[in-house]
Formats: sequence, C-alpha cells, structure tokens
Amino acid sequence: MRKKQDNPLLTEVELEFMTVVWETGGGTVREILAELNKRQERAYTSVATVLKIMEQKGFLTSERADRSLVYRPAVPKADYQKTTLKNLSSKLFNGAPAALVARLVDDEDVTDEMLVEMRALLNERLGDDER
Amino acid sequence: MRKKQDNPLLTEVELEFMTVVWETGGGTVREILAELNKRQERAYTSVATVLKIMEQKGFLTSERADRSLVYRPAVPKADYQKTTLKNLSSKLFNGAPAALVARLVDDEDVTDEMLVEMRALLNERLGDDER
DNA sequence: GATGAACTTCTAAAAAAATAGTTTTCAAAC
DNA sequence: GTTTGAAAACTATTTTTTTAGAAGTTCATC
Repeated sequence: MRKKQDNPLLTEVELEFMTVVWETGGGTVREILAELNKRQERAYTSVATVLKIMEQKGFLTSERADRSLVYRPAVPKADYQKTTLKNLSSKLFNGAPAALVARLVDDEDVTDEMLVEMRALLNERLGDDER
Repeated sequence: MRKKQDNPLLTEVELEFMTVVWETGGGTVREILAELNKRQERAYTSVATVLKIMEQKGFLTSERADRSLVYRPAVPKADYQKTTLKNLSSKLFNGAPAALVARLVDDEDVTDEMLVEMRALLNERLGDDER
C-alpha cells in the first residue's frame, strides 16, 4: 500500500528555495543560503530547517559530502510546473486549461510576440494542418 | 501617500469562498455558508469572519439588506485570474507566459481538442495571417 | 418595554508556516 | 587527548491562517 503523497504543493517560501535549487542544481545549506540572501537576509538555521522539511515532503534529496549535506531537486521543475498548472486550472479555471490561455490572451501586458510564440508551440504539437 | 495594497493574493480558504461568491454572485453569510457546506462543514462564525477579512482586503463589498449583510465580489474573476497568472508566471516561469503554455502543451492530460481551442483563441487575437 | 430569533462583532484558540536560538556531533588542529 | 569550528539536529518562538465560541445588536412581536 503506497501513500502517494497528498499535498503536492510548495509553500511560498519553499518555492523560493526550490527555485534556487533548480537554478543551481543544488548544494550545501551554506551555498543555498548564500544564494537566497541576495534577495532577503535569513538565518542559517532557518534555511536548514526548511530544506529538511522539503526533503521530508519529497521535493529534495540529500546526500552527505564531507560533514555537510548536499541537497538536490527530487522533482524536476517541469513536473512541478505541470502540477501547479493543473492545480490552478482546477481551482480557478473550472478545470479548463484553455480558459487559462484565454486569460493570457486578453492580458494587455502579454505582447504579440509572446502570443505568436505560444501559437508556434501549439502548431508544433498539433501539426500545421487546419483542424 | 497611498498604500497600494501589497498582497493581492487570496489564501487557500479565501479562494474557496471567493469561488462560491463568483459563481452565485454573492449573498448573505447564511447563503454562502450553505453553499460552502456542500463540500465541507464549517461554523457560521468562521464563514462570517473570513468574509469580513476578505472585505477588508478589498475582494468583497458588503451592503445591509434587512438585518443581514450581503456580500458581493469587488474583483471580477477574470481580473483575479489575470493577477494569479502573472504571479505564477513570474514565480515559476521566469516571467515568460509562453513557457507556461509550453508546459500545457506537453501535458498528456491536455487533449488535442483543448489545444485546438487555445490556438483558436490566439488566432482570434492575432489575426489569422501567418506571423 | 421585555423576549427571543437571527444577525454581526469581538475575542481567542488551534493549526500551519516561517524564522531562528541552543545543543549535539564530529573531524581536524593543536 | 583536548580544544575548536563548522555543520546537523533539536527545540522554540513568531507570524499568518483557519476556525469558532461568546457577547452585543436589531427588530418584530407579545
């Protein structure tokens, strides 16, 4: 009987940490701390605590190297992006991902270039024949 | 000196409440409670408290009718969807909304029909001339 | 003008998330 | 072999979110 993991979402702070780990590929607490503190000062132990929790939740793995733990992503960023989009789409867009795109389309901050890029992605996956 | 409202996002529970208010157009505490309790039992005062907070945060307006307060959305769902997408895109997709669509495109749960629908939306906004 | 039902408002406690101090561990340096 | 320093583990505090009881208000009715 497998437990299947029931809250697949990161909290605000966890996401910030995870972003650094994805970008850098991971590292020791001290290294991750250094990266995080470029944005906001935090104590060493705060970072260590959160990283440990994230490991328990299954978002990170750790491995000893010398005296330190080295944390690495256990979940690829692309997977988590997918999870998040699914969640958002179900919570705020009636489960319809297209509704989500509709909203992007009428956002004036989204440029035509971006929209063209999106269309290209869709065409690539769909094939260019009209429907 | 205006404060400009610095956290524009709903919490988990607030979003659940807001969803009901958007769907129904709003109502009294008792009415909203009835709707919410279809999913999860909650005390009357819990709901009243959260609705009050949401009003303070600017997501709802209230108006007296008889002895009761009637709550209504102060923010259209479409606006909030936009806010959320902006936030998500900046926090998890390097500020590139197209990256978000890229992720939708390679999600096997998103059907071709949905993708075609998205493309139609893009074409509509862009005009059908190629590029 | 007292009573009570249906509210809102006030207050607070429980739970979750975020932050960080204190203690322990362990290898290396002396 | 004792001291020291860097790190993890443990424990605690603070803040935010969620939940809800208790007290106060309003208004129709007796």
